[in-house]
Amino acid sequence: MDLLSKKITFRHALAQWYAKAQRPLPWRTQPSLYRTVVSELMAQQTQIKTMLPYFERWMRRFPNFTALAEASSEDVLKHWEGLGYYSRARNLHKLAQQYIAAESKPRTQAAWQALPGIGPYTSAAISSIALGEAAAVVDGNVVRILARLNDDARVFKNNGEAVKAFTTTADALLDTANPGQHNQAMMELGATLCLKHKPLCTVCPVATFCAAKRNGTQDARPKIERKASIKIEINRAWVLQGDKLLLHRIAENSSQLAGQYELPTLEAVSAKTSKRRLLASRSRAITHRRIKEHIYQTKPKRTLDHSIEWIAVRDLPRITLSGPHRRWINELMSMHNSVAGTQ
DNA sequence: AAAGCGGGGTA
DNA sequence: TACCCAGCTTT
Repeated sequence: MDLLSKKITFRHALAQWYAKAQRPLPWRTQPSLYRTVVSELMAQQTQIKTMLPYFERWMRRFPNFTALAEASSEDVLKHWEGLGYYSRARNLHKLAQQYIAAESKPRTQAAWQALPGIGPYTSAAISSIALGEAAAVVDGNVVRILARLNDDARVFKNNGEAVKAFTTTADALLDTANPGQHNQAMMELGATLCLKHKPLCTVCPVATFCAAKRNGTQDARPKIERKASIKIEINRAWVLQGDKLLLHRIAENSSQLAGQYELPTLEAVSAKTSKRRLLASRSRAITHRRIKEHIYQTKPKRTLDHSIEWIAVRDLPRITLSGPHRRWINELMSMHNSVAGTQ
C-alpha cells in the first residue's frame, strides 16, 4: 500500500507535530495508569471537552483505584450524573474492585479487555499508553484519518464495520517503539485538525501523505451509512404534594440506568380519568431516536407500583437523575415556587 | 448482526 | 434538525 511504504516518514511527521501541538490534558501532564483508565472510560462516545470537568471532579473524589473500589454505588453514580452511558460508571466501579482484588494485576491488552466496560479500543488505549504495549487504537478519529489518507471510497454499513476494515492498516502504521504516543497523536490529529467537517488540511502535518486531500474528497471520507431516525413520544407525570415529589426509581438490577430516578410516566401514576394539565414539552435525542416528552401535572392513583417513590424536595440534590430530568425538575420546581410566591 | 445506551456540541 | 463524539454490552 502506498501509505505503508512511507510509514517511517509518516510516523516521524506525526510525532513531530504531536510533540508541540498536543493539548495539555490532565492525564498527559500528570499521567498514571488509573488516570488513563478513567479518562478512557469517560471518553467513550464523549467529546474530550465535555468530559474534562467530570474528570477533574472525579479525581478529587476518587484519586486512585482503592478510593474508587471502596466508594458506594450511589456516590459513584452521582459523580457520573449528566455524562450519560451510565453503565460506564458501574463498569468502572466494578473494574476498580476487581483490580484491587486481583492477585496479579492485568498487564496486557488481552488481560485488560477481560475487565468490565473494556473493549478492543479501550484495551488498546490503556495497554499502549500506560503499559507500552504495541496495540493500535481504532476509534472514530483513526477511521476518519485512514479513510482520508487512502481516499477510501468503500461504503460501510456502520461504524463497527469501518473500525474492522481499518484495523489492519492501523496496526501496520503503528510506531511500535512509541505506541502510546503514536495512538494519542492519531486521535489528537483527528480531534483537532482532521475534523469531520472542514478539516484543517492547510496546517496538517501529514497532508503530503493524504490521497483525499490530493483528490479534494475529504468531506466525502469516510462513507458510513446512517440509521433512519425514529420518533417517540412519552407522557410524564408531575405530582408534587407538599414537600414531596413522585419519582420512578429504576431497579438496581436493570441493565440500563440502574438506580437512577426519573419523572414517572403518566400511565404509571395517573388514572385514565383523572384531570391533567400540560406543564411543559421537551425534545431530546438518544442516538437515532428522537424523543418528545410531555410533562403533565396530575393527581396520583390510589395504588402505586413499588418502583414509584415519594422523594422529599430537599433530598433531590442527593439522588441521581439523568441530565434532562434534573433540568426539567429544576425548571418545574422554580415555576412552582414562583407561582406559590406570588400568591 | 443489530439494537440500545445519553448527553452535549455543531453546522 | 441531523449528525458526530477517545465504544461496549446485550439480544
